[in-house]
Amino acid sequence: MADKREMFRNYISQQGLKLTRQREIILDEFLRAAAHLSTEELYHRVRKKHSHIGYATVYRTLKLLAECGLAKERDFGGGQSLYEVAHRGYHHDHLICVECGEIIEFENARIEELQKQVAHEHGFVMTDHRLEIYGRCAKCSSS
Amino acid sequence: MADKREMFRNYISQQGLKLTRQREIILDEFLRAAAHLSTEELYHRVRKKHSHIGYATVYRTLKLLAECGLAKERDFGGGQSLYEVAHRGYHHDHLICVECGEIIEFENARIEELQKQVAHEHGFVMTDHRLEIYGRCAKCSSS
DNA sequence: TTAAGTGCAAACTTTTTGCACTGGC
DNA sequence: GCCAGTGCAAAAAGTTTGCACTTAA
Repeated sequence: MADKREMFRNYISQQGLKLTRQREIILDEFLRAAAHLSTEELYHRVRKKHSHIGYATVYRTLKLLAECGLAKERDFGGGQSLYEVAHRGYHHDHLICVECGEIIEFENARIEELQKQVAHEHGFVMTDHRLEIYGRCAKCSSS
Repeated sequence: MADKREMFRNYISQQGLKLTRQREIILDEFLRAAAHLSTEELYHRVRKKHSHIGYATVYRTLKLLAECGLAKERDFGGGQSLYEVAHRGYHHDHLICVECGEIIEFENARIEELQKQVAHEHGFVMTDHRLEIYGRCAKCSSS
Protein backbone atom coordinates (compact mmCIF):
# COMPACT_ATOMS: atom_id res chain seq x y z
CA MET A 1 0.00 0.00 0.00
CA ALA A 2 2.83 2.34 0.87
CA ASP A 3 4.48 1.42 -2.40
CA LYS A 4 1.30 2.25 -4.22
CA ARG A 5 1.32 5.74 -2.80
CA GLU A 6 4.90 5.89 -3.91
CA MET A 7 3.93 4.82 -7.41
CA PHE A 8 1.33 7.50 -7.50
CA ARG A 9 3.77 10.19 -6.43
CA ASN A 10 6.24 9.06 -9.04
CA TYR A 11 3.65 9.14 -11.76
CA ILE A 12 2.42 12.53 -10.66
CA SER A 13 5.83 14.12 -10.74
CA GLN A 14 6.88 12.41 -13.94
CA GLN A 15 3.87 13.87 -15.68
CA GLY A 16 4.45 17.32 -14.29
CA LEU A 17 1.24 17.10 -12.27
CA LYS A 18 0.72 18.09 -8.69
CA LEU A 19 0.24 16.07 -5.57
CA THR A 20 -2.71 17.72 -3.92
CA ARG A 21 -4.31 17.02 -0.60
CA GLN A 22 -7.47 15.90 -2.37
CA ARG A 23 -5.63 13.38 -4.49
CA GLU A 24 -3.96 11.90 -1.45
CA ILE A 25 -7.24 11.62 0.41
CA ILE A 26 -8.99 10.00 -2.51
CA LEU A 27 -6.14 7.59 -3.17
CA ASP A 28 -6.03 6.53 0.48
CA GLU A 29 -9.74 5.96 0.62
CA PHE A 30 -9.61 4.05 -2.64
CA LEU A 31 -6.80 1.78 -1.46
CA ARG A 32 -8.67 1.14 1.75
CA ALA A 33 -11.60 -0.33 -0.16
CA ALA A 34 -11.54 -4.09 -0.39
CA ALA A 35 -14.04 -4.49 -3.16
CA HIS A 36 -15.17 -2.85 -6.34
CA LEU A 37 -16.19 0.74 -5.86
CA SER A 38 -18.35 3.01 -7.92
CA THR A 39 -17.31 6.61 -8.24
CA GLU A 40 -20.41 7.48 -6.28
CA GLU A 41 -19.52 5.15 -3.41
CA LEU A 42 -15.97 6.44 -3.25
CA TYR A 43 -17.27 9.98 -3.32
CA HIS A 44 -19.51 9.29 -0.32
CA ARG A 45 -16.72 7.62 1.64
CA VAL A 46 -14.37 10.49 0.97
CA ARG A 47 -17.08 12.96 1.82
CA LYS A 48 -17.68 11.49 5.27
CA LYS A 49 -14.31 12.73 6.38
CA HIS A 50 -13.71 15.59 4.00
CA SER A 51 -16.96 17.23 3.11
CA HIS A 52 -15.34 19.85 0.94
CA ILE A 53 -14.25 17.46 -1.82
CA GLY A 54 -16.33 17.66 -4.97
CA TYR A 55 -17.75 14.97 -7.19
CA ALA A 56 -15.75 16.12 -10.18
CA THR A 57 -12.50 15.76 -8.29
CA VAL A 58 -13.29 12.16 -7.45
CA TYR A 59 -14.06 11.44 -11.09
CA ARG A 60 -10.93 13.15 -12.26
CA THR A 61 -8.73 11.44 -9.68
CA LEU A 62 -10.15 8.02 -10.40
CA LYS A 63 -9.34 8.54 -14.06
CA LEU A 64 -5.85 9.55 -13.10
CA LEU A 65 -5.48 6.41 -10.99
CA ALA A 66 -6.62 4.30 -13.91
CA GLU A 67 -4.15 6.09 -16.14
CA CYS A 68 -1.21 5.36 -13.92
CA GLY A 69 -2.24 1.75 -13.49
CA LEU A 70 -3.34 1.83 -9.87
CA ALA A 71 -7.02 1.43 -10.62
CA LYS A 72 -8.86 -0.60 -13.17
CA GLU A 73 -12.20 0.42 -14.56
CA ARG A 74 -14.72 -2.38 -14.75
CA ASP A 75 -18.05 -2.16 -16.40
CA PHE A 76 -20.44 -4.82 -15.19
CA GLY A 77 -23.41 -3.09 -16.72
CA GLY A 78 -26.05 -1.49 -14.57
CA GLY A 79 -25.26 2.06 -15.44
CA GLN A 80 -22.18 3.05 -13.56
CA SER A 81 -18.68 1.71 -13.86
CA LEU A 82 -16.82 0.27 -10.93
CA TYR A 83 -13.17 0.65 -10.11
CA GLU A 84 -10.97 -1.87 -8.41
CA VAL A 85 -7.47 -1.62 -7.04
CA ALA A 86 -5.22 -2.99 -9.76
CA HIS A 87 -3.25 -6.02 -8.66
CA ARG A 88 -0.15 -5.65 -10.71
CA GLY A 89 1.31 -8.59 -12.52
CA TYR A 90 -1.64 -10.85 -12.95
CA HIS A 91 -4.92 -10.63 -14.67
CA HIS A 92 -8.04 -11.91 -13.01
CA ASP A 93 -11.64 -12.39 -13.94
CA HIS A 94 -14.92 -12.23 -12.10
CA LEU A 95 -17.59 -14.50 -10.79
CA ILE A 96 -20.73 -12.55 -10.02
CA CYS A 97 -23.77 -13.66 -8.07
CA VAL A 98 -26.85 -12.51 -9.94
CA GLU A 99 -28.87 -12.57 -6.74
CA CYS A 100 -26.81 -10.94 -4.00
CA GLY A 101 -24.30 -9.16 -6.21
CA GLU A 102 -21.25 -10.69 -4.57
CA ILE A 103 -18.16 -10.49 -6.76
CA ILE A 104 -15.41 -13.08 -6.52
CA GLU A 105 -12.13 -12.76 -8.36
CA PHE A 106 -10.43 -15.73 -9.91
CA GLU A 107 -7.65 -16.68 -12.25
CA ASN A 108 -7.45 -19.60 -14.58
CA ALA A 109 -4.35 -20.05 -16.66
CA ARG A 110 -5.93 -22.69 -18.85
CA ILE A 111 -8.74 -20.36 -19.90
CA GLU A 112 -6.28 -17.57 -20.60
CA GLU A 113 -4.31 -19.87 -22.81
CA LEU A 114 -7.36 -20.95 -24.76
CA GLN A 115 -8.31 -17.33 -25.26
CA LYS A 116 -4.97 -16.49 -26.71
CA GLN A 117 -5.39 -19.45 -29.01
CA VAL A 118 -8.84 -18.35 -30.16
CA ALA A 119 -7.53 -14.87 -30.88
CA HIS A 120 -4.66 -16.33 -32.85
CA GLU A 121 -6.98 -18.52 -34.90
CA HIS A 122 -8.77 -15.39 -36.06
CA GLY A 123 -5.60 -13.55 -36.86
CA PHE A 124 -5.81 -11.38 -33.77
CA VAL A 125 -3.07 -10.38 -31.43
CA MET A 126 -4.68 -10.40 -28.02
CA THR A 127 -4.07 -7.33 -25.92
CA ASP A 128 -6.64 -7.79 -23.20
CA HIS A 129 -9.70 -9.74 -22.32
CA ARG A 130 -12.54 -9.86 -19.92
CA LEU A 131 -14.45 -12.78 -18.62
CA GLU A 132 -17.39 -12.68 -16.31
CA ILE A 133 -19.28 -15.67 -15.07
CA TYR A 134 -22.75 -15.01 -13.74
CA GLY A 135 -24.54 -17.40 -11.47
CA ARG A 136 -25.99 -18.03 -8.06
CA CYS A 137 -23.57 -18.30 -5.16
CA ALA A 138 -23.73 -21.06 -2.55
CA LYS A 139 -25.73 -18.96 -0.12
CA CYS A 140 -28.26 -17.83 -2.69
CA SER A 141 -28.66 -21.28 -4.21
CA SER A 142 -29.54 -22.90 -0.93
CA SER A 143 -31.99 -20.35 0.35
CA MET B 1 -36.41 -14.60 -40.17
CA ALA B 2 -40.05 -15.28 -40.88
CA ASP B 3 -40.12 -17.55 -37.86
CA LYS B 4 -38.66 -14.78 -35.76
CA ARG B 5 -41.52 -12.51 -36.69
CA GLU B 6 -43.77 -15.37 -35.79
CA MET B 7 -42.09 -15.71 -32.41
CA PHE B 8 -42.58 -12.06 -31.80
CA ARG B 9 -46.27 -12.21 -32.65
CA ASN B 10 -46.73 -15.16 -30.36
CA TYR B 11 -45.00 -13.44 -27.49
CA ILE B 12 -46.97 -10.28 -28.05
CA SER B 13 -50.32 -12.01 -27.97
CA GLN B 14 -49.41 -14.29 -25.10
CA GLN B 15 -48.58 -11.26 -23.01
CA GLY B 16 -51.73 -9.45 -23.95
CA LEU B 17 -49.75 -6.81 -25.79
CA LYS B 18 -50.45 -5.31 -29.16
CA LEU B 19 -48.79 -5.77 -32.49
CA THR B 20 -48.39 -2.24 -33.73
CA ARG B 21 -47.07 -0.97 -37.00
CA GLN B 22 -44.11 0.60 -35.22
CA ARG B 23 -43.13 -2.64 -33.57
CA GLU B 24 -43.20 -4.45 -36.88
CA ILE B 25 -41.10 -1.82 -38.56
CA ILE B 26 -38.54 -1.80 -35.79
CA LEU B 27 -38.36 -5.58 -35.63
CA ASP B 28 -37.84 -5.81 -39.38
CA GLU B 29 -35.11 -3.24 -39.38
CA PHE B 30 -33.47 -4.93 -36.42
CA LEU B 31 -33.51 -8.35 -38.07
CA ARG B 32 -32.07 -6.85 -41.23
CA ALA B 33 -28.98 -5.68 -39.36
CA ALA B 34 -26.06 -8.03 -39.62
CA ALA B 35 -24.00 -6.66 -36.82
CA HIS B 36 -24.35 -5.20 -33.37
CA LEU B 37 -26.57 -2.16 -33.31
CA SER B 38 -26.87 0.64 -30.84
CA THR B 39 -30.33 1.95 -30.11
CA GLU B 40 -29.25 5.16 -31.74
CA GLU B 41 -28.17 3.43 -34.94
CA LEU B 42 -31.39 1.45 -35.13
CA TYR B 43 -33.36 4.60 -34.51
CA HIS B 44 -31.65 6.33 -37.43
CA ARG B 45 -32.21 3.40 -39.76
CA VAL B 46 -35.86 3.20 -38.85
CA ARG B 47 -36.20 6.93 -39.17
CA LYS B 48 -34.91 6.98 -42.74
CA LYS B 49 -38.02 5.22 -43.89
CA HIS B 50 -40.48 6.17 -41.20
CA SER B 51 -39.72 9.58 -39.88
CA HIS B 52 -42.60 9.61 -37.47
CA ILE B 53 -41.21 6.96 -35.13
CA GLY B 54 -39.86 8.28 -31.85
CA TYR B 55 -36.72 7.49 -29.96
CA ALA B 56 -38.61 6.21 -26.96
CA THR B 57 -40.47 3.68 -29.07
CA VAL B 58 -37.21 2.24 -30.34
CA TYR B 59 -35.91 1.94 -26.80
CA ARG B 60 -39.11 0.35 -25.61
CA THR B 61 -39.31 -2.06 -28.52
CA LEU B 62 -35.69 -3.12 -28.19
CA LYS B 63 -36.35 -3.91 -24.55
CA LEU B 64 -39.36 -5.91 -25.57
CA LEU B 65 -37.26 -7.82 -28.10
CA ALA B 66 -34.70 -8.58 -25.42
CA GLU B 67 -37.48 -9.73 -23.12
CA CYS B 68 -38.87 -12.22 -25.60
CA GLY B 69 -35.44 -13.53 -26.45
CA LEU B 70 -35.08 -12.13 -29.95
CA ALA B 71 -32.45 -9.59 -29.04
CA LYS B 72 -29.52 -9.67 -26.68
CA GLU B 73 -28.15 -6.61 -25.00
CA ARG B 74 -24.40 -6.37 -25.03
CA ASP B 75 -22.40 -3.82 -23.18
CA PHE B 76 -18.92 -3.40 -24.59
CA GLY B 77 -18.34 -0.20 -22.69
CA GLY B 78 -18.14 3.13 -24.41
CA GLY B 79 -21.36 4.54 -23.11
CA GLN B 80 -24.15 2.97 -25.05
CA SER B 81 -25.21 -0.65 -25.14
CA LEU B 82 -25.44 -2.61 -28.33
CA TYR B 83 -28.07 -5.14 -29.29
CA GLU B 84 -27.56 -8.18 -31.44
CA VAL B 85 -30.00 -10.61 -32.95
CA ALA B 86 -30.11 -13.55 -30.57
CA HIS B 87 -29.03 -16.79 -32.16
CA ARG B 88 -31.09 -19.25 -30.27
CA GLY B 89 -29.56 -22.42 -28.99
CA TYR B 90 -25.93 -21.53 -28.65
CA HIS B 91 -23.98 -19.05 -26.75
CA HIS B 92 -21.16 -17.17 -28.36
CA ASP B 93 -18.51 -14.74 -27.29
CA HIS B 94 -16.74 -11.83 -28.90
CA LEU B 95 -13.39 -10.95 -30.31
CA ILE B 96 -13.04 -7.21 -30.66
CA CYS B 97 -10.43 -5.25 -32.55
CA VAL B 98 -9.33 -2.35 -30.39
CA GLU B 99 -8.25 -0.42 -33.45
CA CYS B 100 -10.95 -0.73 -36.09
CA GLY B 101 -13.76 -1.88 -33.82
CA GLU B 102 -14.53 -5.01 -35.79
CA ILE B 103 -16.45 -7.58 -33.78
CA ILE B 104 -16.11 -11.28 -34.50
CA GLU B 105 -18.26 -13.89 -32.82
CA PHE B 106 -16.86 -17.21 -31.76
CA GLU B 107 -17.68 -20.26 -29.72
CA ASN B 108 -15.36 -22.47 -27.77
CA ALA B 109 -16.77 -25.45 -25.94
CA ARG B 110 -13.59 -26.06 -23.98
CA ILE B 111 -13.65 -22.57 -22.51
CA GLU B 112 -17.31 -22.91 -21.64
CA GLU B 113 -16.58 -26.11 -19.84
CA LEU B 114 -13.75 -24.60 -17.86
CA GLN B 115 -15.98 -21.73 -16.86
CA LYS B 116 -18.60 -24.04 -15.51
CA GLN B 117 -15.89 -25.77 -13.58
CA VAL B 118 -14.57 -22.54 -12.10
CA ALA B 119 -18.06 -21.55 -11.04
CA HIS B 120 -18.56 -24.93 -9.44
CA GLU B 121 -15.29 -24.67 -7.52
CA HIS B 122 -16.57 -21.51 -5.91
CA GLY B 123 -19.95 -22.99 -5.07
CA PHE B 124 -21.69 -21.14 -7.88
CA VAL B 125 -24.30 -22.43 -10.23
CA MET B 126 -23.50 -20.74 -13.51
CA THR B 127 -26.41 -19.11 -15.28
CA ASP B 128 -24.63 -17.04 -17.87
CA HIS B 129 -21.27 -15.69 -18.79
CA ARG B 130 -19.57 -13.25 -20.99
CA LEU B 131 -16.18 -13.34 -22.54
CA GLU B 132 -14.61 -10.67 -24.63
CA ILE B 133 -11.17 -10.83 -26.11
CA TYR B 134 -9.63 -7.55 -27.16
CA GLY B 135 -6.80 -7.31 -29.60
CA ARG B 136 -5.62 -6.14 -32.95
CA CYS B 137 -7.05 -7.87 -36.00
CA ALA B 138 -4.94 -9.09 -38.90
CA LYS B 139 -5.53 -5.96 -40.95
CA CYS B 140 -4.72 -3.58 -38.13
CA SER B 141 -1.66 -5.53 -37.01
CA SER B 142 -0.04 -5.41 -40.41
CA SER B 143 -0.62 -1.77 -41.23
C1' DT C 1 4.99 33.13 -9.89
C1' DT C 2 2.34 30.27 -12.64
C1' DA C 3 0.24 26.46 -14.51
C1' DA C 4 -2.31 22.61 -12.67
C1' DG C 5 -6.12 21.49 -9.61
C1' DT C 6 -10.45 22.37 -7.25
C1' DG C 7 -15.40 23.15 -6.44
C1' DC C 8 -19.37 24.43 -8.25
C1' DA C 9 -22.84 24.55 -11.49
C1' DA C 10 -24.04 23.92 -15.99
C1' DA C 11 -23.71 20.94 -20.01
C1' DC C 12 -23.80 16.53 -22.15
C1' DT C 13 -25.02 11.68 -23.13
C1' DT C 14 -27.78 7.81 -22.74
C1' DT C 15 -31.97 6.04 -21.09
C1' DT C 16 -36.48 6.41 -18.78
C1' DT C 17 -40.90 8.40 -17.77
C1' DG C 18 -45.31 11.26 -17.57
C1' DC C 19 -48.99 12.45 -20.19
C1' DA C 20 -52.38 13.43 -23.61
C1' DC C 21 -53.53 11.42 -27.78
C1' DT C 22 -53.89 7.26 -30.98
C1' DG C 23 -55.07 2.85 -32.47
C1' DG C 24 -55.06 -2.51 -31.93
C1' DC C 25 -58.08 -5.94 -30.38
C1' DG D 1 -64.73 1.20 -26.14
C1' DC D 2 -60.92 -0.10 -23.44
C1' DC D 3 -56.42 -0.11 -22.44
C1' DA D 4 -51.80 -0.68 -24.34
C1' DG D 5 -48.76 1.97 -27.27
C1' DT D 6 -46.97 6.20 -29.26
C1' DG D 7 -44.61 10.66 -29.68
C1' DC D 8 -43.08 14.29 -27.52
C1' DA D 9 -40.75 16.72 -24.19
C1' DA D 10 -39.19 16.67 -19.66
C1' DA D 11 -36.70 14.14 -16.15
C1' DA D 12 -33.20 10.92 -14.53
C1' DA D 13 -28.72 9.10 -13.99
C1' DG D 14 -23.93 9.09 -14.83
C1' DT D 15 -20.18 11.68 -16.41
C1' DT D 16 -17.71 15.68 -18.30
C1' DT D 17 -16.57 20.49 -18.75
C1' DG D 18 -16.07 25.74 -18.31
C1' DC D 19 -14.65 28.99 -15.30
C1' DA D 20 -13.02 31.78 -11.53
C1' DC D 21 -10.51 30.85 -7.57
C1' DT D 22 -6.85 28.20 -5.03
C1' DT D 23 -2.51 26.01 -4.32
C1' DA D 24 1.65 22.95 -5.12
C1' DA D 25 6.02 23.35 -7.03
